[in-house]
Amino acid sequence: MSDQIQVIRGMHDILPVDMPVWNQLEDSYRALAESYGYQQIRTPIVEKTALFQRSIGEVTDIVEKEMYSFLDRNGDSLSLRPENTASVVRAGLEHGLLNDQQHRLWYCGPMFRHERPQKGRYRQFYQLGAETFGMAGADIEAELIFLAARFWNRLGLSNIELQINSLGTSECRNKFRGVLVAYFKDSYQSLDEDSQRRLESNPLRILDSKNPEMQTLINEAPRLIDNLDQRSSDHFSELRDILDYAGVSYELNPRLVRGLDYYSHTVFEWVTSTLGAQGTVCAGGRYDGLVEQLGGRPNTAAGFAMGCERIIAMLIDQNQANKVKSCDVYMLVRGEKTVRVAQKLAESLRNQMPRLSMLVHSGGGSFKSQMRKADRSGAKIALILGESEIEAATVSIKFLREDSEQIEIPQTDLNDRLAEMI
RNA sequence: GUGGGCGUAGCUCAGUUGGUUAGAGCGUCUGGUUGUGGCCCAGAAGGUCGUGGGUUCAAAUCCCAUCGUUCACCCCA
Repeated sequence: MSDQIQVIRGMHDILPVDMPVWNQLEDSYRALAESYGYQQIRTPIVEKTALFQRSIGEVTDIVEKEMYSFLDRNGDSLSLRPENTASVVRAGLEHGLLNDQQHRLWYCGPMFRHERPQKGRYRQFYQLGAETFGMAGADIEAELIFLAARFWNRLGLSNIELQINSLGTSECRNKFRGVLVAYFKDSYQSLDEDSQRRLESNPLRILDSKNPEMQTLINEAPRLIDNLDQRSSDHFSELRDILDYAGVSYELNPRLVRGLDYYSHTVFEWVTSTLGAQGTVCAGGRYDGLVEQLGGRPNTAAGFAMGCERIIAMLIDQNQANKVKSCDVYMLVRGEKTVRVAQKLAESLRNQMPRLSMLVHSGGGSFKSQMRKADRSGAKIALILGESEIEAATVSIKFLREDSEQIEIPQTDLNDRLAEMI
């Protein structure tokens, strides 16, 4: 064992037993996104490092210490994508999709961050997401929220709460940053070590601190939402009005701050208290400045990303996860010479019944152990094909889940009989 | 990057104050008279006790290191 090569730390194999719930999640999301008129987009897993430096922000933790970056054979610095928004914008610009056009897009795929793994946090993890372009109104933010809410509903999940906040324009965010720094500098001695550090790098994040000793100080801190300019404030009230009108409940969290630099105006998070420390299951907001920042003409944008592993953990906890499904039919083949006849028969059945799921088993062993396997496979019906059946051009049929007699029918009738049974 | 818990069979775990050839359940495979299953019974395969050092007459057990895992901080989906 010790000299075997193992998976990379923080990365995981998804085994056959795990696949049903993954398919459940992805199929359900695809159908939902398409029902809202969203179109799928796929971008490469590797991008130029500069793309993420320019979009996510040079001084964020993601870019500073979590990216899988490397030089390719040409000496270019490339990175495994830590998130998908930057790539979608890049692709949109590159193919001329963002010139005053409106788009609703969705995506699905793996992302990579070199963090210390823990529950709900992995080095390769999957996200489902949506990005919209060219729509400036709060109604598109509401639509993204409706879509996510419907997703939880379809998956049968509960205990997920919506939190919203507004960061305003980048101008009022910068102004607020000054106000906040001034406030915390007055109480510098009361700040914990992390917050003292963040005062320089990302003061807004101090508001996010979980340290209980900091809570009073944070609660009394100036609020971003009280420092919005008129336009930002109007935009945010519009969103709240829409949500109230639609009857979507939410919590206004003035301390909600996103870690990525490109957000502006609305930010939202769907959180759960049931997953431990990594309780954010979906997060997003508006990022109007990003298109221009990446070299395009100014264009508005909003989107979100959801963490698949976290949602799957909830599906399992709440007993909503799909289980492995077995084949309907187990064809049990006796004797070496019958294998080719059995396969030919199986192929002909598949021609006539495209939706038939059938496993053909021709292993050795006693009849009894083969029968046991057939039963444990979970199939409903066993088809038995041995030398006596071949000679008579028949097939024996047995229902596995109930007490019933075995019946022997001509091979030519098999198609019709199976159609009745399945 | 920091701190705590944990590494014994494919899985879940026993293993008593260090003491002979390392255990169970589940799973897998094979049988229980040649072609009949789910239950039951019997048997088998499968582990250099994560790895490397050290202490000792003797280490799965004690010590150190290392790797992995897990939870939290941090960060974020």
